Amino acid sequence: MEHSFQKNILPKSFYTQSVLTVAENLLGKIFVRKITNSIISAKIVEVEAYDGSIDEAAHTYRGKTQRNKLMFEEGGILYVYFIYGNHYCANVVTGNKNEGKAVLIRAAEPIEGIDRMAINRFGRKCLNRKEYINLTNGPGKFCKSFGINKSHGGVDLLSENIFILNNDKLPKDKIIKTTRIGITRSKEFNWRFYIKDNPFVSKP
DNA sequence: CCACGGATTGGCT
DNA sequence: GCCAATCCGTGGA
Repeated sequence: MEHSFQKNILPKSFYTQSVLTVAENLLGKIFVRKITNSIISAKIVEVEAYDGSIDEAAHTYRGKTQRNKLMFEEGGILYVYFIYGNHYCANVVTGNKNEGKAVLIRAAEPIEGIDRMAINRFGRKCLNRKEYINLTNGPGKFCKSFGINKSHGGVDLLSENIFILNNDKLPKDKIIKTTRIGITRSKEFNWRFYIKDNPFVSKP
């Protein structure tokens, strides 16, 4: 089974595509984190693209800084940032080195390790469906359930313990493309993608 | 050096 | 629906 995993891990060439292509194609893929003796995995159901070359909402819009430098690396690693004094958000870096483009993982549907996610998020197992939905229906919540923090910035997505598995391509009519959430600038870009009718999407 | 605001969340009206 | 919490990075009021 170690082997079937290996075959399905998204290759470097997936991540070096354009940020919008990666964003749309990440929908339905399986984000996996292996922790000692356990696996946490979830299907990606909502993402947003950020492109520092034309996008004022991107952290990379004003050039390279200490904080955003990982987002300027070649595609295929994580860029994790801390926001509002409380939350981490995980991004998949895309494209070539020095482009400053990434895809924010906004929501996912738990598959494996649900009790472990609940411990990470609430300190105990889920008590009801509301809590189950609340595990991963937002970018900060996803990171909390997966135990992702600043220390995971720069992690290679082709590594042993964190990677994304391929999955069947979603039919076009299941993909909704709309404006991004929570930003004040460059609001007009339709760079948010989510899976239609999926209960884990953060907002309709 | 320091003031300001943020790719969010959760609790309260 | 509205708003406070909370703190770090950024840029210059």
